Amino acid sequence: MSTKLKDIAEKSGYSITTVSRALGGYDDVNEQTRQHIIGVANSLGYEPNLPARHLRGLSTQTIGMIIPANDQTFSAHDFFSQLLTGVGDAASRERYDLLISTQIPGEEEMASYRRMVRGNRVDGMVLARTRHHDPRIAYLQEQSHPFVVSGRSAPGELNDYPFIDVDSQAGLRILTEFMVSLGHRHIGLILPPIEIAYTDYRHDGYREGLERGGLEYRADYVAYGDLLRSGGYRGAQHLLDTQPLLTAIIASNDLMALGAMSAIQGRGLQVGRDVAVAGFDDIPAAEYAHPALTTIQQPIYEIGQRLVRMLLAIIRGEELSEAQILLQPKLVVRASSGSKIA
Amino acid sequence: MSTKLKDIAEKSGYSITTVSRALGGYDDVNEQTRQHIIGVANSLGYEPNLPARHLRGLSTQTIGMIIPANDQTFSAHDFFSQLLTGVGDAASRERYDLLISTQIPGEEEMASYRRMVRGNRVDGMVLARTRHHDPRIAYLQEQSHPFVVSGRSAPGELNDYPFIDVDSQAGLRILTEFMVSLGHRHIGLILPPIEIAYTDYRHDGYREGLERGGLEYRADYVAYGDLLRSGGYRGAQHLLDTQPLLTAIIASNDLMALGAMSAIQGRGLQVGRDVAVAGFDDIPAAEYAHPALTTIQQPIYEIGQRLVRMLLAIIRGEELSEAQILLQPKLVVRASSGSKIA
DNA sequence: CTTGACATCCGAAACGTTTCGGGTTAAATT
DNA sequence: AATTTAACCCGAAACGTTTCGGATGTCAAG
Repeated sequence: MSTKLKDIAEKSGYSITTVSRALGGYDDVNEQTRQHIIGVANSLGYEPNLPARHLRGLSTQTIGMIIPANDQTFSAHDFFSQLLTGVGDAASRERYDLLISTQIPGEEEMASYRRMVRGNRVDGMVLARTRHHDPRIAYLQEQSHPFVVSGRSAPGELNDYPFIDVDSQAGLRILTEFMVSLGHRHIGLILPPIEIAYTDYRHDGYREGLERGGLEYRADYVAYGDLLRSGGYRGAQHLLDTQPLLTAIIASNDLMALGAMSAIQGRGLQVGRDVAVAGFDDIPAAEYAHPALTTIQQPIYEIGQRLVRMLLAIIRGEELSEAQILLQPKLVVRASSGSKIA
Repeated sequence: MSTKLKDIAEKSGYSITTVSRALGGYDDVNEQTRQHIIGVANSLGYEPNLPARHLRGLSTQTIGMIIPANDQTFSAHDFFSQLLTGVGDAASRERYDLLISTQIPGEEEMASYRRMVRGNRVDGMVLARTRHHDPRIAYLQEQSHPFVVSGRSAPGELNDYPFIDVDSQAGLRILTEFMVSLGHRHIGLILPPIEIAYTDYRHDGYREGLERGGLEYRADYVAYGDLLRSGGYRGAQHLLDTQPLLTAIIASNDLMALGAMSAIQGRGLQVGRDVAVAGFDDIPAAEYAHPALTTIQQPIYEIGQRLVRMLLAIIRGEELSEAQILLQPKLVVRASSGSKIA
């Protein structure tokens, strides 16, 4: 079938050991011999069999990432697309490949993690979208397998692992205060499912913003959605149905904000005039939306790149200068939040 | 370290062979024994070592894909992002993982292919963006390794492999005729680099469209770009600098069309009124652009899914009902092409 | 002439799995 | 009672590589 060390050994007249060492760049093989062996290897089109290598426990030069396929397909413009791009670019720069599995969270998902980790297919893993008491983190810690996380644990839980996160509590506080400063007194909120770790941070940030703005928190101004467009649509429908006083809606991510905009527009209302809308993430679609979306910017692509650099450092056993990075968010004002109202 | 068959064998009192066969679902092991072994395996958290399996030549349940990292990073909204999403979703549905390597075309790139194929890391490969006399196709055919391609070979070259492509010659003919029908008499074209296989199809389609519209083909109305926004920007700058008569520019893909729009707007001209613009692909950003982009729609996501289904059929040794699929393109008219002119 | 150092090479074991070709026992058949 | 059959089990080889622990030969130093 494929050429293997044995073939090169036979053709060159040396032993398998010597061929392996010659190709491996060891210095206890004569330079002439090495050249000869390399010549034979090239002429036969030799390519090492990686499973055999990995069986010996060597590096796979591969980073694993499991993408939650929520229900439907993962949308082409969302958070993960961008994160993946950052991770992929940084990985390729270091000659690492990416092993990707898209999985619906649940039983199957952990099996995917086990396959990658225990199955010895990857040197390290990138996790995203931390959940409450995240079993994936527990598993990887227990296995002491290198990993990095996009997003820290929920408030009150242990954060004893390397992560990069954006201070979304600050983000939501800023957004809420901004809405208050525009004159809004009744501000709705669409949160992600409660099992997502950052839900609490965003919830708290919203409360803080209201408080600083001198407004009262009302639980019935808060809806929950599935982080997709559809969830934002339904969340906004619900809020608009039950809370006629609302003049602003903040969604926990851009995709839901876009869904909320559809809901508002579907009722014949105008986004930015009748109801102000804001999101979180600043995905590319935010800029191109009609009207363009006011949002909190997260440097998702850069986070992906930095995560890979952290992960590779861990894999190589280097010390991390910063293992837990909390980035400050930035408000991006566009048309969807409208202008100051009475 | 990790639990292996040997551990289960020792703990359960059976041999490695029997454990393997019990777990593998063979019918020559007593049902009670099997249950007992499965119990022990679970209690030890057993996960098979995949390299060891693959070394025996078994399926890797993995599909490989190499993404050309043009120069810079691959943009988050482009063709590949969508294709990847389609491929990923379809693969996960069949419990296949994806091994992705982003590479700059050239020497390194072929090494990546060899690593995946000869290195025995994937069961099959998905190629995209065919080039002239594509060495990747030659290699995979020679290795008789399962693969499918998004995009057929250039005109005149052999197409003896499974692919899905959109009839881009027809696409460009339609676009060009559409521009003519709007009254344009001087229509510029921005083509991809000549090594890309579909460049000739699009070039020919443009010529056909001109001919049917009764216009003469002029080589100096044609510019080339790198398929990125920047290439479209430069291509449009060049055309506008040298050909003041132009009232329309067709770009070979949406990303370049968006770049061309920036160039036009940068000169204080209005897209759709002063210069009509059209693209090709209908990526999500096309719809959200200002003005929204007139383009030819390619069902990229679906193509990704169908490619995976074809590839898995090949891997399983099934007969393909259709191995070479040519889809008909669809014109999507939006604001960037403006309205009828004098 | 012996010893040691050095350069160069190699045999064999190991990694964890699957699978071929049996083996053993007990029940069923002659 | 002898033979066949079926059910269940297992030893050992194989996959292709890396690497430990030498082996061999040459040459300079003692």
